[in-house]
Amino acid sequence: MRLSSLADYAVVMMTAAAREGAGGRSNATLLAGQTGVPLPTAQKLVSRLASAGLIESTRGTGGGIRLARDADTISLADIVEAVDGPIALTACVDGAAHDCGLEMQCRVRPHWHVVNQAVRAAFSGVTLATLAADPVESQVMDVSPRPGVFA
Amino acid sequence: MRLSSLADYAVVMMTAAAREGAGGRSNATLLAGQTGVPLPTAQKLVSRLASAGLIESTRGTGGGIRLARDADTISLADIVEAVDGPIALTACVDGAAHDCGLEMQCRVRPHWHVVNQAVRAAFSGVTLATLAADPVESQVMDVSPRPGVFA
DNA sequence: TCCAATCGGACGGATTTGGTCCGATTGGCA
DNA sequence: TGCCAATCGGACCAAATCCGTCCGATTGGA
Ligand code: SF4
Ligand code: SF4
Repeated sequence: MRLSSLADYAVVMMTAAAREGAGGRSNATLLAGQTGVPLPTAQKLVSRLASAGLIESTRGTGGGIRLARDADTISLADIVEAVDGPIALTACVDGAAHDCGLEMQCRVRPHWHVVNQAVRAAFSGVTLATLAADPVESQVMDVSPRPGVFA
Repeated sequence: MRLSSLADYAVVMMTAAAREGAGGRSNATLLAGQTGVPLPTAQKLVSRLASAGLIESTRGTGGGIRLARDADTISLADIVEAVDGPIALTACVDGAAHDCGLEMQCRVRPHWHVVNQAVRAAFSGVTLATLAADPVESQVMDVSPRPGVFA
């Protein structure tokens, strides 16, 4: 239950890029210096984020990267899925690749779908704009199940 | 963002064990046959679950395993943490092992704590008794953030 | 026309994970 | 009371994935 460090670094870099403001260009080298991520790793992340459509990259001298959308329309789920692939707790929840031998007789499979939606909701509820906002209010997101739904 | 297959299998086995009822003994071989998990893997899971205190194991002929607590007091989080270790999305959230070089200047670290609590809540809200209940009501657990908390 | 800067993808080493095996221990039975 | 069979417990090894690094392709400017 730990997301890859690549995805973690991607979030850090996207947060740094969001601080540049709308349309503010940056590049992999600059972001690496600001965040502390190793430069080669930062380059790789830029590639993946660009191919996922989260940032727009421009080649050549004076090029760089730029957020493809506004910061408040990019969620944590978008970033994580761009790097780590789809958020699927188990193999059966993932749409593709039905390669679980137990899938036929497994009786807990339907329940995983519920949990998977819950964690995805937790990731989708946080936008990049919230992350970029520096004053960390000690707000606690209450995502516990409503009393009674599980009766 | 995918939990290990060991943890997945552990949940399946625990669910099968819970169906035996309170005090109903079983063993690794029987559970492997019921669930389809390879027998050696099932044995390993029994070891981990026993050392975590979720099941009580008895050696010798006619021995076996038994749920240590009632099914409604064991949550998904307990099972997953017993096999996969603590639920910590990032290295800095984990209590031990502060081995992230960016930890000093990282500005998104506090936010991860919030998300981590959210996913842990999603796992803690599902009990083993719920999983063992077979009729899968198409209930949807609403764990989206309360409107307004993120203003 | 040449050059410098930047993204893009391919390669290799390393850590973790999953699977398998055999030994230690205990209760039952003759 | 001694032996045996059944079961858990932990150690070992192969495979896969992941991380980090390097070099080539592409573009704009001087
Ligand atoms: S079918 Fe069952 S064992 Fe297979 S991935 Fe889904 S929950 Fe896990
Ligand atoms: S300190 Fe920042 S980079 Fe390091 S693990 Fe925490 S969130 Fe990730």
